[in-house]
Amino acid sequence: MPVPLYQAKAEFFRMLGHPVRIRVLELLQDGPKAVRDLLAEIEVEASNLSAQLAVLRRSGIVTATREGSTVVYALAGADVADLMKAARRILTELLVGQNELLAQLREDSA
Amino acid sequence: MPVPLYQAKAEFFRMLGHPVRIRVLELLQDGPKAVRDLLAEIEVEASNLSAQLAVLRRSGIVTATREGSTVVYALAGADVADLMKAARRILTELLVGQNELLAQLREDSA
DNA sequence: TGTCGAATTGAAGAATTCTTCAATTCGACA
DNA sequence: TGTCGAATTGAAGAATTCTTCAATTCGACA
Repeated sequence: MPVPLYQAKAEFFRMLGHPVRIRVLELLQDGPKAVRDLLAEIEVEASNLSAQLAVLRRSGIVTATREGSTVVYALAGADVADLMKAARRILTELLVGQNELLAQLREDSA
Repeated sequence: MPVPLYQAKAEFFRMLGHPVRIRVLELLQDGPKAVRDLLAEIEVEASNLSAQLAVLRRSGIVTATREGSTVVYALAGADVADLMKAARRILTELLVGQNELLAQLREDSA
């Protein structure tokens, strides 16, 4: 399986690149959650959520276990929180940068 | 601009979700680089690279400055390396997990 | 000014990903 | 067994992203 590393990385990030999937991962950081609970917190159709959960499952970042009539999802690895934290840091930087830019634009046009 | 945070996060990750863009960010971690140099290291058409650089520029994660007849790109923020490191850690975990799974499958069928 | 190389852009088709609907699976429970 | 709720799947069209080509911009330099 000679998948180059940068390709695997790109797929990994693409897997994160969807609002519903992000929300699921964030919710799961507080611990395992049943699909029904996820559904209650995220405004999305059940079938759509299922599709997004399938993407997460396929990548291996979450696990699903059936408990009676419901299915419970959990983060597979521990470090997801770290990643999200790093992302948040950069994102904050970027947004601040953009705000400064916007501020400059406003000055220029004033 | 009421872009919800999880939406901004998703866009951020989607921006990272392309092999060429990943390679560019990795190369830029060693310092600023001219487009020509990037082009020499990444097997891709000039116009395609330009398109991917445009995506990175639009997101604000890199800056471009013209120097004479060439254009030099650099990382805009400092924390990108951290992010990549966190991603690498998770990715390693995931890949190891998958290998274990594969090993199990092999045992089962043997 | 004219021309060259470096890089970018616009346009268009190809490829991928999303969303939604209907149908299906699976366990619980009567 | 029959039925219900929870969740998933397959299929199909919509939307987005990629790739490639031709054309354009921009500075350097003759």
